[in-house]
Amino acid sequence: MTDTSPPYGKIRNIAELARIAGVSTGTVSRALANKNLVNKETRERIQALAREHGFRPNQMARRLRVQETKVIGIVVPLGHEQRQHLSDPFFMAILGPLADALTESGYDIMLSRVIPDAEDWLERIVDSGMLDGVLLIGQSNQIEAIERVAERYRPMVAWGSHLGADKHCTVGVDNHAGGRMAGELLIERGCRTIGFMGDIEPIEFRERYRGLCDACAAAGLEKPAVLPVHIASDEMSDDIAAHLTPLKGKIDGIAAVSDLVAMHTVRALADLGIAVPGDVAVVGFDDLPLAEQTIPRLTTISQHVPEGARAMVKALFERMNGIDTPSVVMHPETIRRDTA
Amino acid sequence: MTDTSPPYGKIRNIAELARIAGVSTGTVSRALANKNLVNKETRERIQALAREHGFRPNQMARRLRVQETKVIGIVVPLGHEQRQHLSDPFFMAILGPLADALTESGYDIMLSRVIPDAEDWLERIVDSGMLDGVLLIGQSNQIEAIERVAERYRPMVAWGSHLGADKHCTVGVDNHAGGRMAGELLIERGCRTIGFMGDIEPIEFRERYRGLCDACAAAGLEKPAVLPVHIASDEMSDDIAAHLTPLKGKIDGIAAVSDLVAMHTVRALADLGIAVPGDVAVVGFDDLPLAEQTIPRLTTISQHVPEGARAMVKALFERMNGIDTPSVVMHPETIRRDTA
DNA sequence: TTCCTTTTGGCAATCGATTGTAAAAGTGCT
DNA sequence: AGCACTTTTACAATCGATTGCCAAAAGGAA
Repeated sequence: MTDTSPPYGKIRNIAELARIAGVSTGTVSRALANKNLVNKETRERIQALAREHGFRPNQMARRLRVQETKVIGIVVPLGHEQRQHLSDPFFMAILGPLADALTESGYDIMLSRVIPDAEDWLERIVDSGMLDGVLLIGQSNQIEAIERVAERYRPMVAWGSHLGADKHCTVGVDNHAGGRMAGELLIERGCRTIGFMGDIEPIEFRERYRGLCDACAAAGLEKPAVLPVHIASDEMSDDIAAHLTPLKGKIDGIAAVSDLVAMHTVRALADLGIAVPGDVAVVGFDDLPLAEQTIPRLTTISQHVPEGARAMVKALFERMNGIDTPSVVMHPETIRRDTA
Repeated sequence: MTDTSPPYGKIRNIAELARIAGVSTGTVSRALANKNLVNKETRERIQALAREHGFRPNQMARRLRVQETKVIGIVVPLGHEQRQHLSDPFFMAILGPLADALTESGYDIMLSRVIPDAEDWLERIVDSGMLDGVLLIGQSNQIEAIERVAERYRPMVAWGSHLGADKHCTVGVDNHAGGRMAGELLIERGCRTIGFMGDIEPIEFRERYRGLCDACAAAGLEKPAVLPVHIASDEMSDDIAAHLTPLKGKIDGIAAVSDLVAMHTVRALADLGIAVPGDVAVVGFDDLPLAEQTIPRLTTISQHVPEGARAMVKALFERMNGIDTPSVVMHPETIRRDTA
């Protein structure tokens, strides 16, 4: 006579558990879900049995059936600068609060870093059937793809600029205003010849530059020079040093495209023996945690990243409930510290 | 007469596509998977049809069927210090390379930050049926749970110390050697009274402290004082300042438990008007990207995080193929920069 | 006892793809 | 035309759980 009962810890599915419990799979399912359609005694007996055998229902099957995954995708599209990766400080700064907010609401996170080579990269993500919603960190140069998908896929929110005709929901800071504020701060500090340190290809960055230009124009100053730098941090240092050397004595204020660039700029200036903010004032952008930790502390324009993250999650949840939340634009804030 | 053919973009599953293509679902499945069991012409016709309608097979269903998810879980157990969260710089530093390595191999990443309240938190993760493998970032105080699961679940690799009798596979740096190297560096720099800034509750940290003690003993110095600090960054600053103020002039070297702590320490010393490394030398631990980016640049003991990440992924893949890779312990390296 | 209401639990369809098996269609050869 | 053999496609089971519907059992009232 063979013993057909599976040994402990070998229960593979609800049907086997049902068999050793002497009930049907339906009953087991309901019992494990703690539904009171099944008798309290039976329910507890089944639960005890499951615990004893270390049985846990297969989530893949459950999710296929209920058509709900409890997973949110966080995707980082890397269009214009492929070498940038997940260790980018801005991304790090926003991921923390996002993860906290999502985890607290019982959602898991699926992380993707996508190089948009295939035309349909975003479709592939949203139509995979794996996600209840999608958060995009940055729009890169993929506005078109995002708009196309947003037309029919509602639970998606992107971090970045709100660009007038958007079909898609964005959460982001008013980059133009931020750029202007950076300019106004430098001007208030007495700067007369201002440079913009950073790339202006990405749209957010260009906005910041435009704001800076407006501030300068309003004060009757010349249009600031653009000093482009690479995003990868090893090249960045060299780029910045290369820009700064010939400019020594000819410039007295720098608005940086990000805190990271500002930091490298401050160091490069120090290496050249230029006093900050005495000879040259520097203002960053982002207000990442590290802006407070450098010596000197970085003066910067805050994007209020943690609030932004919370706003993204809030908007996403509303959209998942069928409410078409509008985009939100956050107001930047000038944070005065030691470099301007 | 009603037109039952679905409008463009409304194809929900393989069956509908099969219907409009006039073939069976099996054929469609094989056609989309580009198997040559189906005629090249039919195959291309079906693929074109799918593209036209923007149809993409449901991944949940596929994964349920093939019993392979192409998803790796990256989980951060937060046992001893619950307030620490995903924005922890060490975690972020390792996440980047991990994500790169996994993405390149066609795996998606599921991110979980777990507070191990329930006894079976890890079982719940590995038995969910959602993951092909698991990477643990840190062991926290959960060695017991990890060992228990490792006994029967092979595709799992943890970052952290290898502790002799482990059932589970770890990848991590030799913390004792690292601590010793930090001590030797400070001693070489002429320090005579050394403090250890940081908590020694987590086992990795305690090892670093022991290594430091050994170095001091070997040089005939007194046992370094432990100056515990909280991990949450707002409290950390206050803790450090509180330790440092009464120690002014009584200490000439500090080994910090991590780069983050070292950074705050340097900052606090600057606020107290103490010169680094002139009056007090500081050495960090980790060699995160930020160690290079702070001003001044941090002297530190490198854990070689990117290499570690690659080693974890390599070990995981081998274990997923049934090979029981042993743990790997990496060798730390002294990185001399500006603070010691 | 009979009829009616309420619990309890089983049956079977369903979610959407994959794949082994077998049948149908096609090709070549005599 | 007939037969052997290969290519192409259909059929149906399967992955593992959920849930609407219905029937059996139990309890209550007259």
